[in-house]
Amino acid sequence: MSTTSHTIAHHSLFEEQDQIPTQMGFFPFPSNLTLPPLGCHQSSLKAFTSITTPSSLAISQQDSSTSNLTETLFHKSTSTFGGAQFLSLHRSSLNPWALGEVSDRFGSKRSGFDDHHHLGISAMKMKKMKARRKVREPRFCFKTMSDVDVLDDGYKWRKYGQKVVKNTQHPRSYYRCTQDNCRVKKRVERLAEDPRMVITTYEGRHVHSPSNDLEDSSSPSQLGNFLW
DNA sequence: CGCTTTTGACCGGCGC
DNA sequence: GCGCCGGTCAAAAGCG
Repeated sequence: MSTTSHTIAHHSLFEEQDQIPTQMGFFPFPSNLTLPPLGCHQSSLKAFTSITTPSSLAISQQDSSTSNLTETLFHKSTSTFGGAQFLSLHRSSLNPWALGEVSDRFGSKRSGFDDHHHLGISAMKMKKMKARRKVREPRFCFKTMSDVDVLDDGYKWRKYGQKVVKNTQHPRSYYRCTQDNCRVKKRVERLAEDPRMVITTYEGRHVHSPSNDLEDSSSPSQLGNFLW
């Protein structure tokens, strides 16, 4: 039973009233935008939707071969370089869906389609994530509707641990990139409230290209680097 | 034989 | 200080 036939439709994102989406669309994957592996190969990306707000941007995409549905949340920030203004996007570094599950105890969300309401990340929740303790490697996570836990992202991983986390029935798995000198880690777990969803969290930055064949690690896309 | 996975031990941060 | 909890280690098992 594969979770195919998913139209990427508008999600009831952003619950805060000051974050009303200014755009909502359904676009083909643009060739000028290079996204690093989001649980599927870039070449097989079928389509994505994006929803932008003044502070954030959510991208949904679908892998055409596996039909996996992936949602990624970015945070906008602007900076100025020599008078010009630049917009940069940063991925959500923590697990907003898991946090949403926590705040679910307060009986907050009733956003209708339970398929997608997990994406409802609010500014308040983001503030909660501000509670950083140590400088860590850059992290981001995304969720994918998929039957398989470990999504093929082009890199080679070795499992080094598995843990059951509190209040969840599904274990969390820990992986490390097998390339030596590359210390990228990722962990994979299933969303407790919706086991169809896989949450993948990456930590760190690859010092090489996907291990497949091409060993030219020297020319990654600048934009990809920017987002990564 | 070389690699990966499994799995309990260990460890460090944090709250009480 | 103690216990909980998430993350990691590493020995042993599994696998091709």
